[in-house]
Amino acid sequence: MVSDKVNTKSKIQDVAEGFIIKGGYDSFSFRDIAEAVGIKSASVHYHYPTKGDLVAAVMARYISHFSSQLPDPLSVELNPIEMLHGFIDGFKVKVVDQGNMSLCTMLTWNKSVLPDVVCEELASFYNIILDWLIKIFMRLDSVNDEKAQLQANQLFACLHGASILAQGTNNANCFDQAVAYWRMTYPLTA
Amino acid sequence: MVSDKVNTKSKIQDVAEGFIIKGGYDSFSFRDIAEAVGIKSASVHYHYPTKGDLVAAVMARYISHFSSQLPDPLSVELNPIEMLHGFIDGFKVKVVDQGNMSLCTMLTWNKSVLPDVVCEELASFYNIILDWLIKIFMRLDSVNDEKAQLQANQLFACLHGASILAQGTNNANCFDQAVAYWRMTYPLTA
DNA sequence: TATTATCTATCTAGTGATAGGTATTTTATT
DNA sequence: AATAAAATACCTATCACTAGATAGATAATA
Repeated sequence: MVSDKVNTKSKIQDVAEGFIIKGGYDSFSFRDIAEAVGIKSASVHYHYPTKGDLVAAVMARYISHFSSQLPDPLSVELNPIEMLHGFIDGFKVKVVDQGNMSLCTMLTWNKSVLPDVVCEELASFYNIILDWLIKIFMRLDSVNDEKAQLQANQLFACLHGASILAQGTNNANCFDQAVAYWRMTYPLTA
Repeated sequence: MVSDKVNTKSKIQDVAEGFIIKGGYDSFSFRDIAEAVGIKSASVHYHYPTKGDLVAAVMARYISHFSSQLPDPLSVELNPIEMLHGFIDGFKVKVVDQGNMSLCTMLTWNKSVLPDVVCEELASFYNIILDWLIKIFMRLDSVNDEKAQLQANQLFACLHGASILAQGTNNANCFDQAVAYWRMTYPLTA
């Protein structure tokens, strides 16, 4: 059945995404995935010939899902401050509450062994987020493009660094401290 | 000879450190190290029975070296602003100019497969740096301990995030942008 | 002689990947 | 509608290779 095929494919992607988030590209094998899905490793190869193909598919799905979930930064009905806080809080949920890293953050660490396609998708993902943040900051401060770009880079770097710090020190408190500047500079109840 | 032993041991550590910096814990094997050093893999096991032992040794050496290179943050002869810039610039040299990540940053990504000893050393490393930064910020702003801690977390997170951003986007400019706030807030020529 | 540092040779377990077979379901042809 | 052909999704079995690790021999040093 066609629907079975689709289910298996997405199951494989689900499982692979879980593995990548927890330990990166090298942390799982085709057999690990097969076992979790309930098929044999050869069947995983049937759907995704190489590991690179599999990771590329997972990446593409993740980016597309992530992008579609980002609210329109230019929508007049949406409050840019609330969107900013939503972005920060979303990051925190993943990193602190669920103890995971962003899929793309994890894969950035494995760039040297990833297929070129995946590396390009990685770069495009980062740029999607930066562009979104730039639009938010343009609305928040009504500043020029350059300063908004600066702020976007700073916030994004801060969030990633906060993740490492929280993981490295085993201290979730580090995350909030590292992010405090942005929460204070753009308070929710303005 | 004793000196031979020492040389081989430190050579092994040198090579291992290089591998970790470039690709993390999973990116190299005992055979890779043996080849680079010019011995056989069994001889690497002689010096460091397990991979965990080897990485623990590399970590310990790195932390000790890093700590001893940090200037005394409380020395009255040293300018805290210059020390801060030195810290930031040192980070940039590694990440942007040499294209590497900090050893500990890399290993944080492999925490799930690392021996507990290494994880503890990781946490201690982060705390050493945070403590150092806290002392610097205490001198810079003469503020209370809490605010200095906040700033230390923020700068440290910023630096790590800037590294990821620079690597992920293949755009070295991101690093400077992400770090710009700190360079402007504490300018060298005050 | 004992210790140190290295070697050769090998083990077990795991890796990504492929060949070839088998049902099952779709599609095309009669 | 019945049948042939083809595509789909899985399987078993296996390949070549690499991983970390160990046993036991050997040479050099103390």
